[in-house]
Amino acid sequence: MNLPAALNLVEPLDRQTLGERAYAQLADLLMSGRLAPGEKLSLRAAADVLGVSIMPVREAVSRLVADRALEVAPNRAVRVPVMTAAQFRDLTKVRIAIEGHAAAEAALHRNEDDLAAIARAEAAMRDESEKSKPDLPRAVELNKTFHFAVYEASHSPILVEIIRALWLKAGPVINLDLRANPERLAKGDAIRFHADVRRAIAAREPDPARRGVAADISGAAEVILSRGGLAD
Amino acid sequence: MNLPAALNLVEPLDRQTLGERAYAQLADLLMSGRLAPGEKLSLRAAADVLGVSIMPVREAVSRLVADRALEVAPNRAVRVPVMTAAQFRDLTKVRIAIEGHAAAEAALHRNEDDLAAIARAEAAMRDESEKSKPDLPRAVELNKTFHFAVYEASHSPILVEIIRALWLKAGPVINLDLRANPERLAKGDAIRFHADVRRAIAAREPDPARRGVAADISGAAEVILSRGGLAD
DNA sequence: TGCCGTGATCTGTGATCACAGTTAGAGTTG
DNA sequence: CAACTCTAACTGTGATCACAGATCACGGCA
Repeated sequence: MNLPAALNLVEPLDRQTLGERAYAQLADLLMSGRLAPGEKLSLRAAADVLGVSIMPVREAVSRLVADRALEVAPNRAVRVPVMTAAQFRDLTKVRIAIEGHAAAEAALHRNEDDLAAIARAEAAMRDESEKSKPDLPRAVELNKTFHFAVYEASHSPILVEIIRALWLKAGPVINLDLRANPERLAKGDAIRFHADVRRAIAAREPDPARRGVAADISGAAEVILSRGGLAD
Repeated sequence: MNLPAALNLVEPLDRQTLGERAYAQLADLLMSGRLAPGEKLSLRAAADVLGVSIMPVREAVSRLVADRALEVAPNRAVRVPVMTAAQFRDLTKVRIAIEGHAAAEAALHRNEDDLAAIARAEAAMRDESEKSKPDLPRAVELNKTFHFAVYEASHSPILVEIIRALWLKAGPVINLDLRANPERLAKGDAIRFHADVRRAIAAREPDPARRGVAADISGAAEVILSRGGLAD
């Protein structure tokens, strides 16, 4: 081991296997809502698009199936699960409990770097949504960045991982709806809640942080539920 | 479809694919602590034991890797992750928060059937652990049964699923330790906490239920941490 | 005797083939 | 013109083969 030690630091910790990359791509598709609930996904077609054989896609899909982000129907058809209103309510309740808890933990354990990252993410999203013609996909991405900046500040990798899995499930429903009805973005609810959350975390106040995140989540959920586009 | 309709009800909802069965077997091995942290797992060897080709094992393993219940080292070796003390503390904190929350929800939403299942599970574990020579693997299984009877009473499938994933991570550490040092079982801490939890849920008192589960989890965790067998 | 190079044998990853089951569409029949 | 049937083209699942990289033990050199 007489190599320049600096190289060891640059070395990426995650193995760049094809299956990993396929997983990342599919997960991003789900989180950003570019895959609609009920949409079918062919392994071979996906493999064609990604330019690999079906093997890496199979691995990625089986991971997503394990997380219930995809499901394979008894007819052997892989698709994005269609969520009933009851399931969506359950998911929302769990998200409020867990993401709210993460925000509270963030308020307790955040350091200055976390705070800077959260402020940066909040500013970026505010700027984008105050534009006269906001870039919707970008806004979705910035929203994700803000939320996870908060959750990362809890310094609990396990919590962050759980929330990631929740977003995988919620993404198709929420962001698909947002794409269809972008007016909520202009209403500025999210922007206000984000500011509340940032302030609470800066002030080390766990309960207001929890409430801010809860309001953000339930606000978006209520819009979707009131639209009545969900099954059952 | 002129078959006896009753058969459709018996039909298991989960497709009985070989990969599914391999996953179930490996998951059970992990939860019950029969796979120790750091232990390596060869795909081909496992496939041999299960009597199938490596394909179903690959699917099962990639699911477990997605849940962080297994990890593939940069050397391409699949093994049970070795947990540092810090990681175990994080896991314990998250478990207390989430499983405590589930118990509180159970107190609010349980029905009589849930209550009966919880009481049955509690009695079974109490009987087993009060024996002069308790069957350890059976006690581990009964402990799991009791906890999940509680969590199921929350009537939140998503919450239960998350907790399952947490147990997959905690199983190797906790149950391996229990196998090595069974005296804690005789001490009866768990038995007492279980009774507290059952009573609280029966009385529809969320906070005592949460505290009971939290005490159970942190009690077991402290024993393990004080033993000092964890890395770092 | 101690150390280093080297090859056989493992590892997981990826591709390809085989198969049973489903689906959809074309062709035919009523 | 509508409905039914049958076939052809899909679907995921499983097995097998090929490959690059890591590990480890054996043998040769210092």
